[in-house]
Parts: sequence; C-alpha cells; structure tokens
Amino acid sequence: MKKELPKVYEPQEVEARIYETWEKNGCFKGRRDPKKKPFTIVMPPPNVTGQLHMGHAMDDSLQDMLIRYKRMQGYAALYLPGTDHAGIATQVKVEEELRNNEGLSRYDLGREKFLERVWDWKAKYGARIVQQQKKLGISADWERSRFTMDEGLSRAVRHVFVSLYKKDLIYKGSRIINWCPHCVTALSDAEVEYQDKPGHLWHMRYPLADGSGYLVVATTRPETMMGDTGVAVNPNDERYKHLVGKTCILPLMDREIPIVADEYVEMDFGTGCVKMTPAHDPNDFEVGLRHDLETIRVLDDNGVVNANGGKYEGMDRYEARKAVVADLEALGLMEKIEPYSHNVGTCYRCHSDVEPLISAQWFVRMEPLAKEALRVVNEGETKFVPDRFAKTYTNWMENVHDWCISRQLWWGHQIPAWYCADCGHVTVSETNPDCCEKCGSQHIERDPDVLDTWFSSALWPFSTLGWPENTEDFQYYYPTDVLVTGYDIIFFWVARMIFSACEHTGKPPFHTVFIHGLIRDDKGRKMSKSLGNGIDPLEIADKYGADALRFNLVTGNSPGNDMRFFTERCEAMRNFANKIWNASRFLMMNLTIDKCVLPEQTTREDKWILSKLDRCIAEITENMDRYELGVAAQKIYDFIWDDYCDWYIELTKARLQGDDPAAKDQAQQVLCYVLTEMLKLLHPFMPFLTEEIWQALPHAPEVPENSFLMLQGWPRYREDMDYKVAEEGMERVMDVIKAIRARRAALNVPPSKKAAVTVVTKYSHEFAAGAGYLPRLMYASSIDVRGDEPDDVTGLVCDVTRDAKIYMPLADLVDIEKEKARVEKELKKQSAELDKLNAKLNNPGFVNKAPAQVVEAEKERAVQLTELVAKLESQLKGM
RNA sequence: GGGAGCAUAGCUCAGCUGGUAGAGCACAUGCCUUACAAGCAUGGGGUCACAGGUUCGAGCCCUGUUGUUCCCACCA
Repeated sequence: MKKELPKVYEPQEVEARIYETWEKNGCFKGRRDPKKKPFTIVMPPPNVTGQLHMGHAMDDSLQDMLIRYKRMQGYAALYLPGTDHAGIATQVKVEEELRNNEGLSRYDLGREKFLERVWDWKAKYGARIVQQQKKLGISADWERSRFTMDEGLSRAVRHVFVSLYKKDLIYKGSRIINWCPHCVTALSDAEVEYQDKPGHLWHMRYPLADGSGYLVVATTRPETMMGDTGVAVNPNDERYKHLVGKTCILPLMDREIPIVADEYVEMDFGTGCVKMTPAHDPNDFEVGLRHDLETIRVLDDNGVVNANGGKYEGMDRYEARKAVVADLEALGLMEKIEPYSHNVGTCYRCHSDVEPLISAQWFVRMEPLAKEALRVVNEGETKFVPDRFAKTYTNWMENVHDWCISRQLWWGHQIPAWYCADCGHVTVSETNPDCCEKCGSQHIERDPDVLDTWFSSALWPFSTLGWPENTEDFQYYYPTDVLVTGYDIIFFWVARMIFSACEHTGKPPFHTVFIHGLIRDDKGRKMSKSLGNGIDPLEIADKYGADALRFNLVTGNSPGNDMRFFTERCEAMRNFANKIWNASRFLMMNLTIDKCVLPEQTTREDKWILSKLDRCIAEITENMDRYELGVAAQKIYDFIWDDYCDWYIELTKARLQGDDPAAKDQAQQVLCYVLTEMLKLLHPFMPFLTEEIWQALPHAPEVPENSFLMLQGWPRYREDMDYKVAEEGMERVMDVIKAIRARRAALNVPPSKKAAVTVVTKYSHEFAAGAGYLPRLMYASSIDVRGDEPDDVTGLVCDVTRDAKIYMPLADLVDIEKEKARVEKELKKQSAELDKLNAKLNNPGFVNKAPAQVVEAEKERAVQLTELVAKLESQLKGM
C-alpha cells in the first residue's frame, strides 16, 4: 500500500475537503449518551453581523482544542455555537447602511419596518461568521446553533425579567445613568470606557445674592451650569462657613441658588466650592438628594441644550461650552482657566463622550444577586484559570452597582412591561396582556425600550439548552463545563452569567472559566480598525493553513497574557506541519504492512521511542487537564520533531532498507504505531493535517474502516512499560554520535568523507546492537567498538563522552594547538562543575536536608562527571 | 486612590509544586546524507531589572526599589 504524496503539504486543498467529510458524517454532533459523561462548552456567541477577527480565532481555537480533547477522551462532548443579536452594534450598522444608501433614518421607516431591515441584515450576514469559523476547523454542533433572539431564547429572557421583577430584583427608577448622545441610549456602567483626556478647569465667579462679593467654583463642564441648582462647600471649610445657608446668583441664568454644606466637597481641590448640577452628575445628584436641591436637565437625548438652557437652547454640548465660557469671560466672571486632564467616560461602541444624566430606566438590583455569585467563586465551585482573574471578578462583584438594563433602541428584546394610561399601574408579564392587571383598563401601552444585549447573553449557558423548559438537553448537559473567553469581558458577560445562572438554575453555569489574553500586533498594539493593523485570520489560514494558525495561537505565551502576533511564527508552524507531512510520507513510501500492531519483539531504539512517547502522553494529558494547552502543544512539537523525526526515523532506516523482512515489518509497525499516537496527541491542535495523514495510514485491527481520527480514543500511557535500561543505553550511544558529529563539524569535514571510528567503552554490547544504523549516523567507514584502549592512537583525533572515548583518523585536519585549547577549555568547564558539585555533596546541610532522591541524583552526576574529567585529562595528556 | 500583570539570549516569549537556564526567529559554519533546503548537522550568544531576606540550594518563595502595561474607582 505505497502512496504517492506531494513533497510539500498543501493545507488549502486538504482542509476544506476534510471539514466537509467530518460535517457530512456528523462528527460534531453532540449526542446524549447515558453511558458517557457529558462535557459541554457553549461558544461565546459572536455578533451576528460580525466578521471573524484574530480574537475570535484564538477564542474559538482554544475551545475547539478542549472539546476535541474531551471528545477523544470519551466524553459526550457538546460544543454549542450561536450568535448574538448585539443590540447597539447591529442597530448602528443597519442605520448606517440606511443612511448611506437611502438617506433615511430609522425614524423615517418606523419601528416595525426598521426591524424588518435588521432581520434582513441578519439573514444576509448572520451565517458569514459561521463559515469563517468552519475554516478554522471549529467542531461545533452547528445544527444546534442558537441566536439570542430565537423564540426559545426570547422566552427565557421574558421569563427571567418577570421572575426578577416579581422578586423585586428588577425595578424602574429615575437615576443618574450613562447616556450616549450618539447612540441615543442609556448604557450600563460596564459599557463606559474611561479615557484620560486633556481638558480645562474653569474657575467661574458666582456672585453672592446679597451683593457682598462672589464665590469661585471650579468645573470641567461649564456647559452644564444652566442646570446648576446650588453650590456646595465643605462644612468644615473656614473660608466659606459664613456663607452656608446664603444664596448666590447663577450667572447667565439669573437664578438664585442656595449654598449648602456637604462632606462630599474636598477642601483642597479647586477652590473648595463646587457647582451642583444634580441632573448631570452622579455626585451632585446625591448631594442634591441630601439638600433637597432642584433637578434641572439642560441637555436632551442628543446632547443638545434644551429649553431649560435659556439662550443656549439648541446648541450642541460642545458649542454650548464655548458659548458659556465666552459669555462668562465677557462678563468678567471667568477668574482663570487651568489646563486639566481628567477621566472622561466614552461609549464602548461609538466612543463618543458619555453624558451622565438623570433618566427613568430599568435596573437589576445587584446586591442580593452578587452574594451567591461571590460565594460560588470564593468557595471554588467556579474556578478561574489562571486563578488571578478570580480576584478581578470578586473585586468587581463586591462593588457592583445596580445594572441599568433598558436601552432606547429598537433592536433587541422589548421590555415586557405595559403601562396603564388609566391607573398608572405597570403590568409585567411573560405573555402579552390584553389589559391592565390591576384596573382592567385596555389603555395599556408597552414600554418601547429593549433590554441590554448582555441581559440575554447572561442566560446563554442555559437558555441555549432549552431552559426554562426542563428539557432533556438541559438535564444532561447543564451545568456546562468550561467557558473560554478573554479577560476583557469578565464584567460584561462572565459575571452576569454566573449570577444569572445561580439565581435562575440554582447552579453556577460552568465549573471553569478559562481566560485568555488579547492578540496584539507585532509592535504590541491592540489590533483595531482605526489603526488598520488588524490581521485577518482567514488570510493567514489561507496562506499557512488553519492548523498552523491554530498552533501559533496556542503556543508561545502563557494563559491569560496578551500575545503579539507574528506572521513569521505562522511560517514556523507551517514548517512544522510540513515536517510531519514528510515524516508520514517517508513512512508511506516504505510501507508494506496493512495493519498496525505493536510487535512483541522490539529493538532498543524502539523501546527508547516508545518510552519517550509514553512519557509524552502522560505529560501532555496532564497539561491538557490543567489547561496548559501551550505547554502541551510545545511538548508534542518537540517530540515529533526532535525525537521522532531527527532520531527515530534515522534509526529505523537501516532496518527499513535492509534485507530482513521481519526487521522491516517490526520497524514499520513501531513507526506506524508511534506516528498514530502522535497524531492523536496533536489532533486537538492541528485537526486537519492529522486527520488527513491518519486516513492514509494502516490502523490497528480493531479500528473500523472509514473511521475518523477525531473520533478515536485519546492515547493511554502503558504503565506496564519499563524501558529504563534500554533508554539509558540508547542515550549513551546517542551521546557518542553527537560527539562525533560535533567534532566533524568543528573540523569542517563533509559528510561524504567517511572515517574509521574507534569507540572505547565498557558498554560495547550497546553499540553492537546498533550495527545497522551506526555507520550512517557516525559517518563511519568502519566501526571498532572495544573495551580497552587501542595500542596505537597516533594520528587519531580523540574525543570523549562521559561513558566513551572516540578515536577518528582526522588528525591531519586538526590544528593541534587549537585542539588543545578546546580540550583545556572543556576540562576547565567540567572540573569547575565537578568542584561545585563536590562542594555541594560535602555540605552537610545539603546531604542532610535535601530529599534523598535529589542527593542520590547528584551523587550519580558526580560519578559521571568524575569519569568525564578523568577522560578529558587523559585525552589532554595524550596530545 | 485601590488592584493586577510584565521585566530571562539580538527580537518575541516558555520555564509546572524551588534541585546543573530553554524554544522559535535572527546570526555563524558545513552539508542538494535516497521523507523534508518550509530541510539536516554543528556552534556563538544570558550577573534571569535592582537591593535585601527565607533556604543546604532561588529565574521561581518573601519584603522593598525602579521601569513598564493594564483594570477598577463618583475629587468638581
């Protein structure tokens, strides 16, 4: 069964074909199986209109690696995908399109027609990202794909809303909220990004009403002064004590406002007098409540001054700022202007400055919910990996404010609350009511607002499984196992899933939160549209293969840390893929067996590689279980390249190309067996390549025809194996080979020039067993392995390893002085090491206190080093 | 104002519970060795930021310092 394969691996051709086969054969399907343990990952739903970026590629790849691993381990794995309606983001996009193409606003269309457009958009682009995920090899159960505005999920949202409302955990109230004048909606605290921006501190004079002078207030926001309803000073401030209780005149508005004393005011900041604008500042609002100050909103929903703003009405907030400042200056009321940099809240979607303003919104009462959400993390029912993120989470949860959940958008889950025009009662109901539940009036109107998009995402781990129905899926798969996401959405999403799940299902939604970092460009900058430094994962996958991309994304950094993306690294990973391809190609070219069974008799080099494989399996399994995916990937990389390719294949060539059919079979069997196991270990990381190769290999007799690598069992390590002796022997031989290579390289001897090699060692039997491969690896024309020194070593180059002495007739190539210097240097190095070691062993502290195992190992090392030093000394003496 | 991360080879980063410093890329030398030049072999290159401490032993643990990045927070 010889196969002709291209010399270079071509992922482009392979990947699409393999994926299609997997999908056609239902390999990704989550199947409930009472005999198996479930393992569930719900995919963080990307935005419906989104495009796959590097962050998704990493997030999805990590999930896919975990799910493939668990699937191979025999779990009933479910990888549940879906998309998010992404309220603001999507609505903004459709509005943009509408404006650009038809010059219309959403108000021109009206709510119903506009929503039709959004659904059209969703239908058009919603599947795009799924196609992109498939290119990466994501093995999600696509048939179960959910959308946050599906009927089922919408029912869950209404159910939750009503349930929380009934428990008084949702309320409507007038509070200071973050308002985005560009998106024209309220935002939650989490949706505000603070940026340090250069600004000014304006010192403005407010004349006292009694004409006895003026106060100077310092502000960063002069444009809100029309809404000032007081000036506050600290009660202990001697400068102003006499003014408390008096009034001053608000300039430009000619309104008399009280001077109040409040602890909130810091005496040593600014002037110690603060203008109070309760409608536009959360602190002022609180002060206003304490002192019964009036609340006057002066900005409308678009950030434009309203009728309360006097002559400034109709001005945009920035315009108004300029006008106010100019007018105050003209009146001589501007005391001074200082440059001042301060934190300005911006909208996480459009980055406009957020306007704090008073507004009637719906809120989730967080304090009672946070309690359980904190408990499950503190008590370890839900673990963060790496665990430092648990602190991030608990810090946030401990200080969380009530969550503003209403949005003045159209795209989303409309709030299930109806207002009665007659009695004012609010009816909150899962089903649409005909009349007011209190007075029976039919004059009821539904709240036009929709819910925060994260309100529905918060239910994702259970709403996607059919909850609130107690479905079989829900019973079997819930709670889910691992949530994989970036640290940037712990607050938005992870925290909210946890408290929602605890509240509604009584269980935390997953036992592990696996956090990864962000992907940055090669200079360490965040990838962003505005910088234009984003790298398209699909382009990379096209060029280097999805496998190479995946491997790149999982290696070279530790969990939770940001990663810089280097295209060159993809190249290195592609080379790795190609390396495996060629190793496999080599095997195919030499293949005469049609079943892969580990032979009963094995050679020492077979035992060596099997033993290495075994350790590799054990370690990689452990790493995978500890979410150390990068370490696991690195280990399989090293094993394949260094141990299997660079050594083992070379060691088998003599047998493969020799005349002994039994030896030939034996070598093939082991090669094939080890390759198969390696492919399994590598499969979670490089699913396409491994599947492609596996399909072409002979399998174990029990493996059915037409089966897939992705559905094979995860390798087990064989505890019965004890190849320690074989392994050590092999490594002694390898040391000699390496020494010969090094000497020849140092002397620039081309491989074509063979030499007669003499090895002096007490382990000569180990070399005898290598008669087949040694000449090739030692570039030897003849090999003489002996226990005693040869009689005449004149004209021979000498080198030593810890267990052997090597002679080669290359002396004519050697500069004897240089050679001496080299040996002396080596001797010095090794002696120093030996001295250090002896000092350690003579230190009673070490011998008595260090673990016996460590002491033994060091003693052993000392013996070896002593031998080596002795050899070096004798070598030097002979020069 | 709190909290966290990072500082290791020229570059980018690994280094798990403390036990002789690693990888990839880059560099140098020699190789078209019958799987692979996207390769093979060999080599150079590190006071593990700094200062203390714990320990028989510290890149790793503790304290402090410096530099840097990020998150949170209602000083106008």
